[in-house]
Amino acid sequence: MDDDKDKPDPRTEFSAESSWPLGADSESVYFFGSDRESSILSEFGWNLQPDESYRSLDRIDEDDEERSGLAGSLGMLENSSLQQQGGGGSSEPAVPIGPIEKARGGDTSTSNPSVSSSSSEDPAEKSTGSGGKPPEIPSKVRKKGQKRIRQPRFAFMTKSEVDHLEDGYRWRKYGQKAVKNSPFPRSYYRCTNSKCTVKKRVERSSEDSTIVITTYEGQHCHHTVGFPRGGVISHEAAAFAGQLSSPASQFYYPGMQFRRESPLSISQPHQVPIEAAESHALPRPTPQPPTDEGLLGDIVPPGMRNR
DNA sequence: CGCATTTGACCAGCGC
DNA sequence: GCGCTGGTCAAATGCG
Repeated sequence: MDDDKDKPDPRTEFSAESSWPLGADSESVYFFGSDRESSILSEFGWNLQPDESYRSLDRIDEDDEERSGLAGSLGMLENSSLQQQGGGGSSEPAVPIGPIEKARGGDTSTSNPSVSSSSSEDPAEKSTGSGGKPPEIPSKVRKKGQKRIRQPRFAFMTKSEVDHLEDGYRWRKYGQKAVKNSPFPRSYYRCTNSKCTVKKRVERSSEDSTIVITTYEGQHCHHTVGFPRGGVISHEAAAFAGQLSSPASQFYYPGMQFRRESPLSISQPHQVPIEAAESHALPRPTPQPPTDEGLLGDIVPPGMRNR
């Protein structure tokens, strides 16, 4: 909260470049961003090339703490997810765009309860009523004076023809809105489990209609209803959605390389020239220091990374 | 009949 | 302070 000024393009925390070994139809990207992830994605004009890989830029409004947590969570996903590539059909492996943790407005002081404590419940959300709303209390009434508290979020960019990707959980659509700067509407889903407050937003990229941006918010307090015989998306999505705030959460980035752009400085609003973003994301042939690869180095075969 | 989806309205937060 | 946009609610409708 001070030296951000010098940063020309602060929002780039991680540049994720993915190159799935599954083919052009199976590419996705993990994106580490903040609350405006979806907006950012479209606004940044993150683009991808059929034969290349998806790129994304992140932006985190939180303090370094957030980032620390982020980095910490940047472990690797269980190998199982990797091996699960098989099912799918229409749903391609999704790449988590990133943990998006952010409490609206000044609520940041409280951080994310769910993050601090990896409990399955999030009192904050429930109390706000914005999310879980017991039928007894008029939500609209409760909404007044109550701030919406964001739970940790994770966004996935997935190349898929279907909007709603199977992830092992059951979702109920509770809203749809047209979003600015995008011809595609955004759909809002909620986990059908009454005790689960996890929400999910699904929208298509304005840049590439074949890209589905799925954002999970909160963490499941239950297991999946059952995996439809594998499917990367299922495991990954489930893993992310279910372990977002788990300190021990692990993520796996198939054939993906992460580069740390600016170690910090995220105070800049989301209005950043795409060029800048591109400049950070494009020049990927840059050899990464061992430290950067460390996370992947342990799990991603060299051949995979050297594409 | 029960559950999921659709859709318009309402509310809160944020930027100007 | 006002307007805009995102997010949520809830009644209506559709489908299995």
